[in-house]
Amino acid sequence: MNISEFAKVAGVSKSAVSRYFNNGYLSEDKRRKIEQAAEKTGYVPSYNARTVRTKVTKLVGVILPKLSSESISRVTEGISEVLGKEGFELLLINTANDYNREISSLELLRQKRVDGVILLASVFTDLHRSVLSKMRIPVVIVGQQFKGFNCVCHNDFGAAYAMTSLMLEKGAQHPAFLGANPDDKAAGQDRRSGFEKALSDHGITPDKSLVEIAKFNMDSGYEKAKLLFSHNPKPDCVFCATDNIAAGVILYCHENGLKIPEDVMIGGIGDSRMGKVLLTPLSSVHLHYKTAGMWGAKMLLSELKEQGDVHRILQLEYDIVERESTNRKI
Amino acid sequence: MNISEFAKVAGVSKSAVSRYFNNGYLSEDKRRKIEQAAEKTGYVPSYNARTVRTKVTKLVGVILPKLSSESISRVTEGISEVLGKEGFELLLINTANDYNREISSLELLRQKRVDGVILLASVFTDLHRSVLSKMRIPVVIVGQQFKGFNCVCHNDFGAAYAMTSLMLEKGAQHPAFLGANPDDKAAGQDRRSGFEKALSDHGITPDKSLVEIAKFNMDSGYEKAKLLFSHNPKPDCVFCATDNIAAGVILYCHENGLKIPEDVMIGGIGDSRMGKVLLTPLSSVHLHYKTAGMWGAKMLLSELKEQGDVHRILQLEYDIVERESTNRKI
DNA sequence: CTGAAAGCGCTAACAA
DNA sequence: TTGTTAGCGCTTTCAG
Repeated sequence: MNISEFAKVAGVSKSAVSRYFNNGYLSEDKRRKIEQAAEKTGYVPSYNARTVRTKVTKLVGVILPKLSSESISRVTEGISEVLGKEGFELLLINTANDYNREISSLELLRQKRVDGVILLASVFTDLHRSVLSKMRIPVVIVGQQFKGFNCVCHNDFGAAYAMTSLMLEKGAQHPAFLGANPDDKAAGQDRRSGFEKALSDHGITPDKSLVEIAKFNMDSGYEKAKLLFSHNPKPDCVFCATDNIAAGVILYCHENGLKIPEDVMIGGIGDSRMGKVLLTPLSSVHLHYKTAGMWGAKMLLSELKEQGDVHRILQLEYDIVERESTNRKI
Repeated sequence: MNISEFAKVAGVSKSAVSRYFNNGYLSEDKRRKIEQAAEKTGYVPSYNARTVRTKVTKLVGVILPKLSSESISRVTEGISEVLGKEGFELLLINTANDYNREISSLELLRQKRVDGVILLASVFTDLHRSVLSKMRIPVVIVGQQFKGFNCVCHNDFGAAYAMTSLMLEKGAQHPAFLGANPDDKAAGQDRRSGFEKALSDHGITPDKSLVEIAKFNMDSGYEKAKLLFSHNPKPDCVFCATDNIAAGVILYCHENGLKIPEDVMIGGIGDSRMGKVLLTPLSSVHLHYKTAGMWGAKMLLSELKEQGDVHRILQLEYDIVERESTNRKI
């Protein structure tokens, strides 16, 4: 049923119907008539037709690398909270860690499907730059810092530096690094740089054989732990780029008789909820994910109001959370 | 820029442009012209305008109760895999466990925004029934069984029965139940019924004071565990409606000197990834979430082809996963 | 307050 | 193969 048919059923004009659904001038009489007809027929105006006319979608696209991540859901929560208040809906797109889908999703959203985009970014390629600069709608990037775009990010370097330093100051001599994809600037590079800076600041030469790169999950952390601990001398602390990776390391240690924190200390990043119920409760670094989402949304709103040509970068700080896995007496 | 302006720039007719973007008949010459112009101007046809004409969105709405859940992301993965192959995009809507938002999201999708809807359902109210039956697009419900609608669900009763029986057969005498929202038929009621049936089949009279209802998270499980263990005699096994709740109970036990499984056995449902790295690795029941998503998608596709008037219900089975938390010698 | 009419950007006959 | 043209369902002037 379309507006004309519905108007006939209700016994009013098309215009009256349109006004009813858009809070325009309308007599009580017609309002009632339309209300009843809508109740009976279940008529709802077509979103697409409306959008063609008004050019307003009241939709914001949010591109996510995955769903089951606590950090991502916290960011999204923040976005939703801010944008919801302004009457926006979210169009969530899950790329399942496939960077090509990130590009194609951006292409998708370019077709005026949404008023703006928030990209929970992972890696940044030339293709990203090219597509991002072609977008004619405002874009905000959360979780990474891409030169030339509006970003909200975390202090990944500082977080890694702090966690590593904590373990070094408790006496670790052979620190290992279990990192993430180096194409991922925030979680891959910055966290590694933070680790390395902490080592050099504490007068320790990095041992290249105590460095492994894992995928963003527990099983991968477990596998890489095997490699790390087959080394001689064994590492006496492992800094993991994420809590999930750390969970895998903890499992490995328990299965192989390595005592935490006596034989080896473990540190993660992200302060995920499971940290405190792990085989050994995990020391980690809390990043303010929800706040990042909220700021990302606020940034987008301001761009939506008037698209500025000055790009802003907002970096959020972190908090150390110490638990059993680094609880070694000095 | 719209199609007319763009056609002028490219030096061709509107129709040629339309054909270019829809793989219609077109000479190589024009194809090249348009390609170049598109490259230069960044023109992309408007999705909404197209949809008004074609009435096809190639979008499926997926309504989720929350994002950070492993089970939900697995279901979504299954949906995405099947629907992606058919060229559909997913419009994910996160209701954040707010049942009102579930209703309003359905209303939203009624405006012809999508071709069909998959609802990862929670509770079922009269309002749900009313809105769901007003939808003019196909709907499939995953995770619950709502009479009169197409559903894919799990054998929640059987899973709870099996897990409880396992613990009873290992000698538990005072089984406690830590359940979920009873308005949630699958996770709330069915799992409780399964627990109770197992008790009666093993000749045990349920002790009402050994029953608590938690929220779907660890912290709530922890809080409720306090109540359960303040009882006398203490429960010697706790069946938890979800793994997250069970994780909270495990934490409580560790903090309060209760040995698992010697003093108390713990069982969960869902087989979440963290189960094996918990303070005590958790016995659980694997439910086939991804498969459920795939079947939900297939059901929707068949409805999209021709809307049948016979509703189908598909129930998936489960697998027991035994770990340390119930590893008591008989 | 109301209705007629123009037109949003696009697609799909249709006739060439 | 092409371009012209008539809508898709809606909103929004504009003149009453």
